[in-house]
Amino acid sequence: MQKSDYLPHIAYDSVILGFSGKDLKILIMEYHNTGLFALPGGFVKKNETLDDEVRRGLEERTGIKNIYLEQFHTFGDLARYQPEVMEAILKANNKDTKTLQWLLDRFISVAYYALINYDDVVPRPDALSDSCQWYPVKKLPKLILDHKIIVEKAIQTLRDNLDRKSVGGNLLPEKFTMKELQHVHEAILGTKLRRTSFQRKILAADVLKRYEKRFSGKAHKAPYLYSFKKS
Amino acid sequence: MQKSDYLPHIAYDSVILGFSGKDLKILIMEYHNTGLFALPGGFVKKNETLDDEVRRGLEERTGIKNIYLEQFHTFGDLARYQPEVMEAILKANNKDTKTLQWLLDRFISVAYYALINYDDVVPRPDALSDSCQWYPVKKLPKLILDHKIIVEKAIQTLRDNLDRKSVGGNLLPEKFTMKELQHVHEAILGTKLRRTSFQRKILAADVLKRYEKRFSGKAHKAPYLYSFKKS
DNA sequence: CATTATTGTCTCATTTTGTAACAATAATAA
DNA sequence: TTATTATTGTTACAAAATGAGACAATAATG
Repeated sequence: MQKSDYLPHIAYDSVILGFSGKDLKILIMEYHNTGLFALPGGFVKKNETLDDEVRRGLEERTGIKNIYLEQFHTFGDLARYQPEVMEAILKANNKDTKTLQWLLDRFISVAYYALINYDDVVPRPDALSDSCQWYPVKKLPKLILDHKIIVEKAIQTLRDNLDRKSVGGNLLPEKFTMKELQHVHEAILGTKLRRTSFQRKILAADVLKRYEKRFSGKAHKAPYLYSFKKS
Repeated sequence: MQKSDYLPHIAYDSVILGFSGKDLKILIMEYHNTGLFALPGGFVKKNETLDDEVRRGLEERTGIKNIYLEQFHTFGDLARYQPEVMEAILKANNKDTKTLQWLLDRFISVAYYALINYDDVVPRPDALSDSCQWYPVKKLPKLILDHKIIVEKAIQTLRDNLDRKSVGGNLLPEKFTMKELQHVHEAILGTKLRRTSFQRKILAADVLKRYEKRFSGKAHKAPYLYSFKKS
């Protein structure tokens, strides 16, 4: 964490989204001995492309390669400059606030959202954090700085992109049922969808490949499995 | 242009869009004695919110207050780091490359697009530039660094936002005809639209207020004037 | 073999959109 | 004054997309 290795004043934050049960969930970090919760983030190396840096940080934290990643906004308000927050975190970790003084400066943060298959992830806390854990979008703990606003903007952007990009495929396992895909859409939109209309629309879009059925052991007709066609 | 006043490594670029005739146009700067063309941009003061800084820079350059402004992407590739370009600009202007050394560093640029009424603008070159002039989107000169990519992404974003945000109102005078609004949409989408469908859709959206007719002096029925309702 | 829950598909009504037709009208020319 | 011309606002009808429900198929259970 040498100051000289990184671009000063520039950070990134990532809203890592997963889907489990019927809920959208986000990976949130908790810093050692502080009770402070935050989005996973990092800094940009002087000789590294921004997108690559974010992707690398994400792979380290989730253990997943080839993550679906999308930049959605850059946050640069003065109001997000609260050095006392970072100072509290460094102190609680017995870090030398002299050599890490640069972390107390004002930062402009480029925010990304990532879509991953919940079951693939083994969240790994970093040196400063106790835990890196899934929280349902609707039951987030209080977050530091403007991280709540960042989460809200991420979800709004995801909603706007839902019909244009194959969002569902990245939040589910390789093969999934139509109902599972519908639940993903419902979680993102925050509304119920009509089963038959949804099915017709998705099939008409011609983006799915159909496989064998999946037998759940329940007393009813078994649904087909689908995957997204490789584009 | 004191180094100490600005955040290092952070810049902004603005794609300033206007509409004239039947074309989308963009304000492009030309640097003194270099033949180099670029998007208008600037740097972020240490104690200024990013959005405010961009807005201020834009108002200075166009003479317009309350500009419609939207951030759309942040560009952070290593490939955009070409110190020789900025060095050429500084030398051609007889600037001291010692005290302005920081301008030769790598910059991450936050890009915005602005929509303005073409007729309201009196473009003003800044200290480093010969001219600040309108160019049709389809006939841009060769631009420095990744500025061409920035322009393309701006237009793509504008296209995606066309139905959600009242784009047309910001590119036209206060009052305009239905045909003028249609031309704006066509220029942004790059396609022809059907007159009656367009009119029906816009009117159904219930965002326009209708005024008196405008008599052009031509031998045919005069169109109504409209403005966007204040929301 | 009847029952149950869920699925895939079909049907029909409703809404939206594509396309063309038509009447209204502002200037010009006869 | 009256036809002519170009363009506009609106209506009409066909085609496509969507909403809402019906229905048969089917995987397990009792």
